[in-house]
Amino acid sequence: MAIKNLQDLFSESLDETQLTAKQKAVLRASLKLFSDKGFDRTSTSDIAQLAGVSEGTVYKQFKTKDGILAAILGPFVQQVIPRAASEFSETITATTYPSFEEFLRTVIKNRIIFVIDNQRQLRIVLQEIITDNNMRQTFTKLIQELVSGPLGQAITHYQQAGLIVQWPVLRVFHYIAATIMSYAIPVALAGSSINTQKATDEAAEFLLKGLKP
Amino acid sequence: MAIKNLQDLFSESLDETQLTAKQKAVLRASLKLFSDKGFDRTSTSDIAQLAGVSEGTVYKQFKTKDGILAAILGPFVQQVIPRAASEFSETITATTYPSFEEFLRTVIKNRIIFVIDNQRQLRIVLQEIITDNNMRQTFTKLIQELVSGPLGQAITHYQQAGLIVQWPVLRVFHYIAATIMSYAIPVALAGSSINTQKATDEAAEFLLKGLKP
Amino acid sequence: MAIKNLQDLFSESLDETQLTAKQKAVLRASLKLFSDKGFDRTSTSDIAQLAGVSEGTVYKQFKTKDGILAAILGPFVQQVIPRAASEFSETITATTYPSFEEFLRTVIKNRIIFVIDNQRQLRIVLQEIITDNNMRQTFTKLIQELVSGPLGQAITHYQQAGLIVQWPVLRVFHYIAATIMSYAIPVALAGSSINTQKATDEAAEFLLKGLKP
Amino acid sequence: MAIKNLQDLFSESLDETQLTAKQKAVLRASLKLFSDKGFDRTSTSDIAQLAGVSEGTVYKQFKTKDGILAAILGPFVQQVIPRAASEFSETITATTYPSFEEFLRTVIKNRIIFVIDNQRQLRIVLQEIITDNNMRQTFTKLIQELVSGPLGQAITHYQQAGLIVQWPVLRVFHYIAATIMSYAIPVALAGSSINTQKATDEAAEFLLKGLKP
DNA sequence: GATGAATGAGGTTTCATTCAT
DNA sequence: GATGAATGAAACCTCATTCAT
Repeated sequence: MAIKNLQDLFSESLDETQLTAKQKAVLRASLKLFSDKGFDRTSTSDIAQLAGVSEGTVYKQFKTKDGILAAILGPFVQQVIPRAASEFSETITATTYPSFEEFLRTVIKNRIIFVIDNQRQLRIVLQEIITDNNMRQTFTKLIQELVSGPLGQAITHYQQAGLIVQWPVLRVFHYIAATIMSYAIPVALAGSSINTQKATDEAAEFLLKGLKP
Repeated sequence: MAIKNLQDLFSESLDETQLTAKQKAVLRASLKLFSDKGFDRTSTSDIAQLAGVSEGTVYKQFKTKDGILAAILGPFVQQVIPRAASEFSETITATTYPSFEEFLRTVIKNRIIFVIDNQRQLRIVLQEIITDNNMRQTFTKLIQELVSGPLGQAITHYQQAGLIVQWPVLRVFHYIAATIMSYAIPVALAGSSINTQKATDEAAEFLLKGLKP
Repeated sequence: MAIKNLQDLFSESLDETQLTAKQKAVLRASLKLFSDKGFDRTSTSDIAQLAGVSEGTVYKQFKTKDGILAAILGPFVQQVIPRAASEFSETITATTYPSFEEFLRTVIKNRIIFVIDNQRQLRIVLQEIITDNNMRQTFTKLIQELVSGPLGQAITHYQQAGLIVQWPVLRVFHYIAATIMSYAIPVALAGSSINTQKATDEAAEFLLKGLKP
Repeated sequence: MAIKNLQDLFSESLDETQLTAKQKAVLRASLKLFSDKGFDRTSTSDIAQLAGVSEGTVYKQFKTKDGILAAILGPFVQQVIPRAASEFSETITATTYPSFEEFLRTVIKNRIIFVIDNQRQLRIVLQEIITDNNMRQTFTKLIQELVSGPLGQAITHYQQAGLIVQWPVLRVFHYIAATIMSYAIPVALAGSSINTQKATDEAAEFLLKGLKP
């Protein structure tokens, strides 16, 4: 049945430093298998085998198979999504980036690096979003918060400064997200490598033109 | 294990008109369940129950659970993907669309309508692309053919006419695809409704600006 | 569960001349499949397919799968086993064969020809004897009757005439049967061909020596 | 589908001492059921019930139903058939048995004892030989090797010593085998008891006469 | 008489989970 | 903490049999 909602994930909050070597091996094996074959097509015995531990050990720390998923996705959404929010918050409150281009480049680059660093987690999240209603709702809400929160404020800021076109914030956000995804998806799905700087330059160039007032 | 490759799907080629009412019900139920809960989380007894038939009936026509998936996805890739190709071919060979804008609008509109009409199939295909290596490879190849074929020629055509910027064809394609997807994905995933005309206008407006020479 | 006992077979007593062409095809297909793959590994749909009829037709004449087995084995035991008995009866009552050698040659030849003509049926019977308790008992009884009946009388006759050794009738019977089987089994199991006359000569030569007084 | 060939059996080579009590119970129950009702008429739930374990346990050690068959027949062919070969080898190379009668008695006795000890396994093998093509071929080859190998040499030896008749080796072998089987088959099929010494005496007496030069 | 779609009981197999050692 | 044998529910699938056409 997989995860109920992201709130549950937060509550797990397992301290990775408390895990034994074997338990970490279980997490590592699960990450690989879940992202390669999918959560449902991975058996706990697959995990035990790849991790080089007994089946019992798999269940020692993580009470259920869902628990493993939570332990993998927990840190991911817990540490990374908030980081995105605060990152945007800073950009606007501190007005660190006076020009829209600089802001755009930072956002694009960060997101591309993030995707590269979290390919496997992303693939697992993607699976769950498609198959799990709760997961879908949670992520929808998360994006809404992002748009109505820090990122939305940033966009509004640049619009008021006359630096970008006066379309609804959500529309602008969609285009930025889609353009980044056009670079990120091949990486996430096929695991192909990418030149981060070149990708950033290209995406920024296109978006600057497309969003010019 | 799910589908091996799209070639297999073609060979299935089951004539839907030959199916009995109950077998069609099986297909309908499977489409709903696979797209809602995912292939792996749907049991054949779920399907039988929703279709109002016995489990035996599920297996009478579609020898395996994978066979049902093939029967659903077969017509989808068989009839629709080629249609997309021929659609682009015609646009360019007949130079039916003298202006890039008109071309763009047609492409965008067609794709959005396609997504709306095939939400469930798309979600299933998406699942498989994420979890199934063969499916992933097949689709990668398919896109390559599209870009190096009719659609690529169309883009080149407009570039030579000086109507769009001189970026590599693949890059231009990515932006068009990504922009369309920014409208299509919410529909496909959340099943939200959409104003096709408005979406087409907006996407065309953004792309025209972004791809201006 | 297969056949209950041979008495049931007799009661079937279906007149082969009453069968339609399709029903005969069912019997022919069943004979081949049962003897090749075994009764349990043959499905009624296998039979229908090989016979070129619908599954319904298979059940029109033969109410159950066991019914088909009965229809195949019925004539076999019904017509052939009794024939064996009467054959022996005649040999002794009519004293058609004054010499033991002539008697032996006739018996051996007849049995070998019988095996060649009924390879498939024999294989099916053999299967059932091994797996079915009732079948086993029935055949044990049948042999006992044969030995205590006509064949036993024949052996006794030749013993009293001083033509063969004075061992118990059952023991003599066993050796004769075993020697014949040493030629019959390869034929029945592997379907290998055989020179009937040569086999008869050899078997008779060995048995005459072995059973000499 | 049952076993592919005897080579596969050898490779199984599961160390019976490594099996847990429950797994041995599974093997014991399977041996009884397969030999009583036949492989195909025995369900894995039958086995679990008789063994007093869960169905899952049946599959823990023996991955498939065929795997159980292999685990039963493996040791049988692995340990016993070679023993037969070496037994004959010794008789001739060491010329332990100067008289043909002594040789014959040893062979007969050993085979009868073997049959008594392995009734159930033999019945299972018999089933497979009748229904499974590969099993049939494997056993045919095995017998050919026996005849062209140690046993054939022994027979030739006694022929050259003028102790038995000058018939082809295969023919002599057939008569010996058939005579032994005339005692073994009732035991194997009906499970009837037998006086080994008496049977040996009788069989030897008959064969000595029948094979006298 | 013939068809073949439909049934459902039951077979084989998988797998998340538990627990004694 | 770690093991792996054991469990049993539930998954996928087969097949003898029925019945409306």
